[in-house]
Amino acid sequence: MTRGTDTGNRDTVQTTRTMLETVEVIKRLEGATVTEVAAELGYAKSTVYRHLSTLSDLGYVVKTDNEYRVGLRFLELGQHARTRQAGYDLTTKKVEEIAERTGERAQFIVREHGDAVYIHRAFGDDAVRTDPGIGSRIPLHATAAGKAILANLDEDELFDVLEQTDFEGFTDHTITDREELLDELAEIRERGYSFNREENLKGLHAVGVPILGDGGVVIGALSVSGPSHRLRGDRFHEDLPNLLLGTANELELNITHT
Amino acid sequence: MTRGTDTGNRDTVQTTRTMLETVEVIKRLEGATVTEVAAELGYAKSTVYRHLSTLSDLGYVVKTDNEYRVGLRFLELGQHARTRQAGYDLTTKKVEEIAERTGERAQFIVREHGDAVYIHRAFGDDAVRTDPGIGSRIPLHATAAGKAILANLDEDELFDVLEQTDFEGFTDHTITDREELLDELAEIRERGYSFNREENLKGLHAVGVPILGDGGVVIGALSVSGPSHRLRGDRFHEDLPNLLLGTANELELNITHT
DNA sequence: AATATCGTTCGATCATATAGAACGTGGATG
DNA sequence: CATCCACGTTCTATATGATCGAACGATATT
Repeated sequence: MTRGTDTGNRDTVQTTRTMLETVEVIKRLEGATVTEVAAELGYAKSTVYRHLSTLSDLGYVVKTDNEYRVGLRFLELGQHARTRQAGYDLTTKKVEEIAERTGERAQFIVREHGDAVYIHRAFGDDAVRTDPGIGSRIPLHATAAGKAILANLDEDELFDVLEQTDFEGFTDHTITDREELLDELAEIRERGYSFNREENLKGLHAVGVPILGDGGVVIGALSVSGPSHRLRGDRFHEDLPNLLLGTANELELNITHT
Repeated sequence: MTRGTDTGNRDTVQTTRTMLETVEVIKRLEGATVTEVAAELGYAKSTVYRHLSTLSDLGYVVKTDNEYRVGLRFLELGQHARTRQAGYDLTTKKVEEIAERTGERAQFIVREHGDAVYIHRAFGDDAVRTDPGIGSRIPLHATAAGKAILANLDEDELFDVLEQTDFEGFTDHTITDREELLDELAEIRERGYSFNREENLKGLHAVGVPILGDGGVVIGALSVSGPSHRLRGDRFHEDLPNLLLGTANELELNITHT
């Protein structure tokens, strides 16, 4: 996972930073009291209190007894951001379709600020039901969908993104070298789809295809993932790629024609 | 729709208020530039610029060219708030089931700060597909689900909520009188389910049931809605209520036993 | 080429976010 | 039942930093 600008407190509104830190803490702790947040962040109790009161007043945080929790007003903003992604409506159905046809897990993912973000997800009958949901951020360089997106960025953008990438290693198979990644991205661009062979999670394979909009701009990517013992051989290397490519094609026709 | 504290700038972090105003503006305008936001809010350009830069730095806002948009990091917070609602998983399936069985639109709604908020929604084959999505806020006093929730609050909480309610009238049928509402809530409590007869939208009917958790605390409400010409007679007054009551019962058994 | 328009940077000011102490309250402990 | 924490909340002084307006630079427009 990467961050916007790690050290960057150049010229920014400090209070906003503090406020969002506060929200992130009550998210991480799944609800917290004033003192807990103050301890976690090293701020004075009164400061945290004022922040949480304000957020509660504005409806962005919910207070029950003395515990504060992330409020649903963030969902309003989040859904707004989600639904305004290109191809949002069309991809919903396609993801469900792929999940049903394959029995595995399918997802639609877009890029934002160096990360890949889940927009849709569906489970087939055999799908592994664990793990991250809508809105979660996963690394671009260690996922099938992520690599499919990277492979279709123009050079400038790609280099910008790679600049921010820390090439964190998740398993022995994660690509942790910039050059190696560039080589694989070239392959993917040519081939039209990408693989993830236990690069993010031990035992998990995936296939990904990019979804391109007008002018070949990459909108996001579709992927199917499942246990490595089921995703192998022809199914992994041919059937699933073909299914995804077909779906991507249908989608692209519909998206550009609206 | 109601607000936390309309005039309230008592003792709150002003900057947070400004920051959230900024985000709400770029949401409402579906993306906006620095000058547009500054004009909309009456702040100096430089101020808005600093705010948007900060938010962009932190990944909460996305900048393309000179336009800022609400970022997907809000979705991360929003989904967190959404999924941690009691019975989140269970209600997903039930809502889909109801939509399929009735052919209409079904939803699961919870209360937060004087408003009802959509948590799940599903469309049956005949469903009216217009209107608000997940995360949207609707009035408690003018919807079936909202009234089902109100009817099951304890007095203190109910009065707190009614305090904030402005009894906005949406159609000729909206209940705009506090006493009238209290009477109807008493009926609903006794009967176990609620109706919405074009109280929120002309031509739209709905039936709602509360979902109660441990100790009879109301968690949220399920409702089915559709055009008034289809939701009438026995179907409206008996079949749908029975279906909903049955589902609510199942849910309540599963929620309390975990 | 000239001009307007916008994003961005800069500097001074004044508002206000912050910390810390003080107050009030509920729950635990003896 | 009395005492004592521990916590949320209010208050106040101070210094930080958010704000504005002006100036700069880039870009598009005519």
